[in-house]
Amino acid sequence: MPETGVDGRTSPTPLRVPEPTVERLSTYLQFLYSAAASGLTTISSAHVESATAVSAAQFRKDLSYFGEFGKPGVGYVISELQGRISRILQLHETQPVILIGLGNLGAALLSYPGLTEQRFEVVAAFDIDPKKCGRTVQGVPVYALSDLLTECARLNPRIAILAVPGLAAQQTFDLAYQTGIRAILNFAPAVLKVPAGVTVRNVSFTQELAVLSYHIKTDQLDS
Amino acid sequence: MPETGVDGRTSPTPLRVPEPTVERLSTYLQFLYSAAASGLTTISSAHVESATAVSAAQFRKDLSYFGEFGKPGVGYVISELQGRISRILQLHETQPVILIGLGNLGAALLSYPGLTEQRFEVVAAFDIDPKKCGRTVQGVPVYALSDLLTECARLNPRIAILAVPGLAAQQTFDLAYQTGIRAILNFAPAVLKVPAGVTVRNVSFTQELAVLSYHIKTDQLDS
DNA sequence: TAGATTGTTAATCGATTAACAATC
DNA sequence: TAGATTGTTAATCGATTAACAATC
Repeated sequence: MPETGVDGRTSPTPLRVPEPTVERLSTYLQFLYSAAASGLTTISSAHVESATAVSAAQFRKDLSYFGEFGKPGVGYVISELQGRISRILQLHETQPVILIGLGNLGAALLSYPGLTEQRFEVVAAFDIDPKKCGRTVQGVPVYALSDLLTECARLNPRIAILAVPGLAAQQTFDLAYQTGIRAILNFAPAVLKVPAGVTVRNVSFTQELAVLSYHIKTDQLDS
Repeated sequence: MPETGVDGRTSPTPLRVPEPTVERLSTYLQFLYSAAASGLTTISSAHVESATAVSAAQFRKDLSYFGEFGKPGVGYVISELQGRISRILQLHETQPVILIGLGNLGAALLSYPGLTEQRFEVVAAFDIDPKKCGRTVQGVPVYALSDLLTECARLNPRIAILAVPGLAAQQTFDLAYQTGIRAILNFAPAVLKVPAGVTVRNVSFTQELAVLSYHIKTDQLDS
């Protein structure tokens, strides 16, 4: 049921998009790059199914939340689909991102080439340790945490990568929120309390390993 | 409906456990550590709800897949619950893990203290670059990729962290599979094809950022 | 045209939530 | 005992899958 606006007309894309769908869009983009690299100009939902873990029906259903993308009997033009998915994910223009916490993990992220490839630009890094500040790492200027407000006023980022210790995570987020940050990639082992309108994605290596650990125990029994 | 074994008796825990439940077990464990650290000896499902993003009903339901853990009217004894969840996740004893790919990310993972804290021990690292091999990084011996079979025969790991380039991911997995690896924490931007009985968890920073990017675009509209 | 493949609707599946009898 | 809180069942919700008319 499409929502009806105040003017009585039905608006075009107001269906709530399931979170798993948004996650898969990124997978599709990755697949499209490799398909293009292998010389194809067109793909079908069946291609997607055979190259990814996503079914053809799921792929079509996911795209349907955003409009029509293909031609019956033909499939999808790769370059067009790339462009439209990029736009949906707001990846068609470079996104400024800040990094908070320049420990081992934070430093490794700065040298990760994938970020730039996907149009994310780390425009500033912050650390509480004064010894780390005032220089540049991988071309990214490092500031004291106390400069967060000033620098964010200038750079106006919406996304922050949080790579601080668990105990510092909440207070660091609270500070970042004041500067206008509304999305957090959280590497800290902590559950953040955030106001409505803020999106958090947690990355926990130990959680992932725990799930693997559970499965190697359990799955051996059946085989 | 509990499964019935060949002897006709019903076996105790044969209900399939939903994947989200397994993921949350790790969250509960993290919460229990901090609850214990704050001096508590007992918690209730209501405590869990107020400290995590998980509802009280969800918490009780999750635990119910594995038996009974609490006392009505009282709650759960923290130390006991920790022990039992640790055991379910096979985290009560140290798990050997190997790391394949010693680039920036791989090296950062080796210096990440969280792994040891959760009883994962990286027992060997492997890289295709001979210049990186034959030494020790963070106390972990680094071998040539060609030594994978030999070393794994000795160390007998089941879990591998895959931190290699996307194009090398599949062939590296295939090799690791031969050595007995049955669980993969995959950092490579690639969809792995794996035999039945193998568990893969994908970690993709750019995918996470893409999801955040989508939300900062979309969620601003409602507020 | 015949074959292929889309976008969408309806059916299925599975996970989350609510409610409550049991019990400490 | 009265109050609190569990474990479980039933109801709800939402996502995935299957099927197919539309169409290139």
